[in-house]
Amino acid sequence: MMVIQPINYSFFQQPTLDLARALLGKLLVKETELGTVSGWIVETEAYIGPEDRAAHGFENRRTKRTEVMFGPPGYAYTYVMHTHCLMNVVSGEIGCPEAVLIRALEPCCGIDLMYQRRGKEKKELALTNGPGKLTKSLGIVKGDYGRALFEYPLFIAEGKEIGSIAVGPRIGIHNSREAVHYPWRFWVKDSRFVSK
DNA sequence: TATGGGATTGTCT
DNA sequence: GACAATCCCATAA
Repeated sequence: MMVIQPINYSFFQQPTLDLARALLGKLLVKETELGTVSGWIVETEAYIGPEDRAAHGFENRRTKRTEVMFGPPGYAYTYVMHTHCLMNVVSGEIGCPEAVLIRALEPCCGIDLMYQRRGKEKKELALTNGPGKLTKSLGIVKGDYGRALFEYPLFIAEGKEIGSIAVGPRIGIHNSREAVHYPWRFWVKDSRFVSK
C-alpha cells in the first residue's frame, strides 16, 4: 500500500508567485474519521497583501481573520464566503500577509467520499472544479484555520508531473480596481478540472 | 448592537 | 447572464 507523506517544510519558503506555480501538480490531502481524500492541484491564485486591493490583507490590514497570513508560510488560511469555505496556503515571510488560494483539483483518492459529501448525483467534474467545491469534497472547514500543511491530517504532498502552465487574471474580484488585471492566476493548461 | 459586503455556487431565464 | 441563498466578519456607533 502506498503511503502518502507530507512535503518538506522548505517547500513553502519561496516567493508567493513562485509557490503558486509550484503548487500545481502537488497533492492536497485531508484525512478524517471517514477516510482520506486527496486531489492534484490544477488551479491557484496568489494574493499579496500590502499592494493587492483584492487581498484581505490589503495595506497590511491585520485582524483576527487575517492574522494567520502574518505568520510563517505553510499554514492553512480558511474563511467562509457566503455559504462556502475557501482554502489558502499561507506564504511569504513572517509579517507579510500573502497567501495562495486553491481554486481547483483533479480528484485522486477517496472519490466515493467526495460524492458522499457533495451529492451522489453530481458529475465528477463538479466535485472539485471550484474553490468552494473542493473544500466540501475534502471535508475542509473553517476549523482547519491555522493548521500546518506539512503535517497530518491536512497537508500538501508530492504529486505528478504537469504540462504547461497557463497564466491569467484572477476570478471573482471585480470590485478591486487595478488589482482586477494582475496576472496572478495559474492553472494546468490542459486540465479538464479547472474552474469556470 | 446594527449594518454592509464578499477570493461562491446553483438555479432559473 | 442575473440573482438568491445564507453567514461570517470588519466597521461604526
